[in-house]
Order: sequence, then structure tokens, then C-alpha cells
Amino acid sequence: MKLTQNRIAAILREHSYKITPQRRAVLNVISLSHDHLTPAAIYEKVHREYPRIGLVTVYRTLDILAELGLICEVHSGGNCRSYLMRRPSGHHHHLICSDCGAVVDFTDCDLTELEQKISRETSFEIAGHLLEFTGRCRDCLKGASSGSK
Amino acid sequence: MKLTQNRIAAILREHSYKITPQRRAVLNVISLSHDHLTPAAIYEKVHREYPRIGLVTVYRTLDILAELGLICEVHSGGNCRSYLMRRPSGHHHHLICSDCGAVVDFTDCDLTELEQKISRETSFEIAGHLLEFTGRCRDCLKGASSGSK
DNA sequence: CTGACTGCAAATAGTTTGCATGACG
DNA sequence: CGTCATGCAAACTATTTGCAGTCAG
Repeated sequence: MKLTQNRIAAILREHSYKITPQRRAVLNVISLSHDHLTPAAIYEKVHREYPRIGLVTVYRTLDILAELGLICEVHSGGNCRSYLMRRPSGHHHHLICSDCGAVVDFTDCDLTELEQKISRETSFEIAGHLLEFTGRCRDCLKGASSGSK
Repeated sequence: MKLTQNRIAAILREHSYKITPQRRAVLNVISLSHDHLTPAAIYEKVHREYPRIGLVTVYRTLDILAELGLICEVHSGGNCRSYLMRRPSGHHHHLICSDCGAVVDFTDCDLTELEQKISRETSFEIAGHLLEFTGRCRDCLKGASSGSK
């Protein structure tokens, strides 16, 4: 089942968070984008359709959504934290170009086995994982041969 | 072969970076610690044995070391970036307790196969990866049953 | 000697907090 | 109608930059 805005609104209500137009707007932006968005980028987009919103509200909304597990936080290298909608079925991971910063998703990894093994060996209750590959994308590889940065 | 301070110094020289006592001190701290250290933590430790050093120098040294691939950057959730010495043989990954923040290393994972597959499918030249599991450690699981935060 | 490195202080970027007003439920 | 959410501005933290003096090579 897809996590529609309405579904999410329901989840918010269950946790006694109010549904405000600001929160709807933030949700809307995140769920429509399939890219990673930094808080600033989200603010910018939301601001277009809802100019009265403040950056602070975006931060606060992101906190709530992340806490409820509706979006996930991604660390795409450096300092920029970014968020994207949690995929309802089958999470994915990222491949980040260290040259141009492009981010490509990939899904075909199965860490379940590893996860269970680690869990057994460490007595941790594993909740999730973050897997990121870094490298250089095809374009940057091409560019590099003729003259890198 | 272990990446000793001397070995690293040689690598620095090769890249025409000068070997200064400050850089040695930073290297020393990082290589002696098996934990992840934030720039601030590194500064604090270095500062003890070399009070004249400035935070700025630590940042600059970390940049250089990271650029040369001698240390790796870790994103342990939230905003804190931290660094640790690259293990010369068999890199490792981290298991982070979301409750108490404890970090446990584990090494027994083999992503080579996955890496090659991803590389083939995306035409990326993969340079490295970051794998982090998050969960709750044994202690926090125990604590949680009697009364979680 | 000379250019790179350092340390200070100030600038910058990103994020959080306090508080009065406004809106959801 | 009460409480929680919002938006502003200010506070904070982490990191970067400019510059003059210092030091490794």
C-alpha cells in the first residue's frame, strides 16, 4: 500500500499531531519528489505553494515525520542531511557520485541475512540500516579522462 | 601492513604535504583510538598533548587525511560527522545503538559481490561504501523493559 | 630562503529555541 | 475554547575563510 497523504494524515492524527496545511504542504512536496531533499530544498518548494510557511516549521515537521518513520534521513556525504519519503515496500539504498554529487537509487540488495547474523552475534535488536556506495558515475568517468576538475 | 604514523607521513610527503607536529599529533590521536571521533573530540585530545594547536588546524588536517583516504568519515546519525582511521586490511562497519549511542564494529560482511553487481548495473566506478546498522544494544533492551525513557 | 602551515578572529551555514499570535479538533 | 502549531527573531553549534606571523623542506 502506498503511503498517501491521507494515510499519513491519519497516522499523524493517531499520534495526536494536528493536521495543518503546512504539514500537508511539506508532506506533499516530499511524497511527490523521488529525490533526496534537504530541509532547505523542501522549504523552498513548499514556500512556492505556501508562502506563509517558515523554515522552522519545515524543520519541525521533518522531525515529526522522521520520528514516526514516515520519511527517512539520508546522509549523502558531507554535511547535508536530506530526507525522502519512506518507500512502503522494499527500502532502497544510494549510490553517490563523489564528483558531481549525483545520487542513484538501487534496491537489489538483501541484507536480511547479514542483519540477522549481526543481530545474533552482537545481541543488538536491529532496527534498520544505511548502506551507501560512493564512487564516480559514468559521466564523471568520461569527463575525467579528458580533464578532471 | 599497518598504517603507522611513519607510513602515513610518507604518504603525506608524496603528496607534497608538509609534516608538522600538529599533523603528527592529530594522526597520533586518530590512530590510537578505535572509536569514532568528532572533530571536536579529536581537537580536545590533541589539545592535551599539544596545547598550541587550534581547532582550525584539526579541521584542515582531517580534510587532507580524508582526501588521501587515510581516514574515513562516518555519519553516526544526526549531524555529527566523525572520523576514524582507515583499517588497512578489511574495513569494518558499524552498529549504532539508537538509545545510548554505543558503536560496535563488525567486520564479517562481504559486499564485494553486491558492489560488483551494482557497478555493472549503474556504470559507476565504485570506490567505497558505508554500511551502518542501527538498533538497540543489549543493555538498552534490558533497560527498556523496566522503563524506557 | 620561500612557500606552505598555523592560529586567531571573524564570517558563514545550518539548526534550534523562546515567545506571542493564530488555528485545529 | 483550550492546546498545540506557527512564524519571527535571536541564539547556538559546527565549520570555513582571511590574514599575518612561523616553520618545514
